[in-house]
Amino acid sequence: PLSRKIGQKKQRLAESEQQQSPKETPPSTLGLQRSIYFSNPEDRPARLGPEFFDQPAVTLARAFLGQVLVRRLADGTELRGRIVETEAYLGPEDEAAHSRGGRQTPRNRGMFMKPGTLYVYIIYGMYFCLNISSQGAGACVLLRALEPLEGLETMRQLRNSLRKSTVSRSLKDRELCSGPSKLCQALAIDKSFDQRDLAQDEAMWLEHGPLESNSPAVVAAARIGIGHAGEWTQKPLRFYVQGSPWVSVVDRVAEQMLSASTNGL
DNA sequence: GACCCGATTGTCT
DNA sequence: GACAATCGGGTCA
Repeated sequence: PLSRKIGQKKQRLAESEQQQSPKETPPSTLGLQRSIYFSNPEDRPARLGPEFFDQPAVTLARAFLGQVLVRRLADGTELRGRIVETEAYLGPEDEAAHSRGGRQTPRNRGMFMKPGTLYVYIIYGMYFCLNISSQGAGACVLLRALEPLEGLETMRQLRNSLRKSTVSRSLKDRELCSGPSKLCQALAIDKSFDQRDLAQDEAMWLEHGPLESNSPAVVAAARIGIGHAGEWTQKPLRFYVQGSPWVSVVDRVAEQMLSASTNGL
């Protein structure tokens, strides 16, 4: 049974590699590439370039909200999701960051690379989390939730195939991308994306969201899952679109504070 | 090496 | 709301 299990695992790994290897991406024509790299109002939205990522972690975490993450699979399928929830990790001084105290290891190297560099790490031995390096050494932004826009059935398949439950009930739309590791499953993002450049990569990029989703009301709340980081545990470094049903965890108290401040109380 | 823990998720109560 | 799953990587010897 064990060897069979390993065999299945290897097969899954091979499948995901085949699906995600950059080499497998059909050599795009110059025209296609140009339309990705250069703005074309008639065609597709502009891809966000290196300058976008070159801002401090908190600013970038807020700026991500409303933008659209695009994942292009090996077969050309494009998956799209609007970013609705992020967390900022500030670098050496941030006790909750992997870069706390200036720790730099092979794993977290992406955090110290230029803004826009991806930092993908494995959590709990079975899940991935996707971060984007920001301005500031060791600072980055964690993507926590997306509103799925395009390719929902593919996302559902990717999420289902990675779950072990034999009774794989169909997942609701809200369950596709409402968590840092869920969105990695739904967009087929794994360790192979670590240290790649979101401003340059052919398999994944960021597009400017529509104007209406450009400056949503934003809730600032405590970050999730960082138990023992002292004062840093409570700092409002998690940001999400107020009222969005696609967010992973809603913080009622933080929202009350937001509405109180908007009402001038 | 040995040991411990985790920026999570799904399932069960 | 509690808890198991599962293993890479950090830390220390």
